[in-house]
Amino acid sequence: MENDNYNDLDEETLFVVSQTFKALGDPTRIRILHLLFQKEYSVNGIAEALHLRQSTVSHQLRFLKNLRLVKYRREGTTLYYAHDDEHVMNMLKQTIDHACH
Amino acid sequence: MENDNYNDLDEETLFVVSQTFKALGDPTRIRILHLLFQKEYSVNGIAEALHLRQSTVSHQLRFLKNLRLVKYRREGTTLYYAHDDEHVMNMLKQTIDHACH
DNA sequence: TGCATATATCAGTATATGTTCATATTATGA
DNA sequence: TCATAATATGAACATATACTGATATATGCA
Repeated sequence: MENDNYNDLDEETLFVVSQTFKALGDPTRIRILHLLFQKEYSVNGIAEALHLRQSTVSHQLRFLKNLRLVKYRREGTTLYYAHDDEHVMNMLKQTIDHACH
Repeated sequence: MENDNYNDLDEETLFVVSQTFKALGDPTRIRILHLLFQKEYSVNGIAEALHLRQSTVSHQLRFLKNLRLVKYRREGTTLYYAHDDEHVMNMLKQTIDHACH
């Protein structure tokens, strides 16, 4: 469905857009995604790097996974998470740079 | 301060970035900003166009104003609001376009 | 098997958020 | 000064959100 900017936003678009930005609107999720700029991390790796509980990280990763902002690969019992949305990561990077001035 | 990694985000940056995205993470605020793509609107104008209460619009405009995402000019008793952050508006536009597929 | 490790999920709690009604403020013009 | 129109603010409420400890699940290996 095409959407020129002079019309009302349809409900589905509104939902997707708000969910995407909501994902970036939480400090914990920003820190997680910011970590993943560099390289993939295990759940415990993220927890240790950011001083967060394992369950906190796991919950937030599920949130990000549902929006397809991250993906993972398994290695034994360890899951390595990586970012999975270039557009969102670029927005995050730009906004961080923009805020550092 | 236990900031042992130069790649960690400092607290202020984290706050500004999360607030910015949080602003875009609510359907009502998205609709308001989307309206302001076209032209400036009065508070009542926004309320009528989007079928929202005057106080709802006013509250959300204050939120957006605090983040300097909108500005206003006065004409009599009427305040005309307009967008005031090109970077944020561009992100919003891109994400809307991205979600319309 | 049985056990250890890594991760996911559940349920409870505290806090944050968005909307609303009622009321206050501000500017204008008679 | 008063009345009116436009907007802002305050308080209450319901809902959403994030974090936590406890527990469940899944995998690998002896």
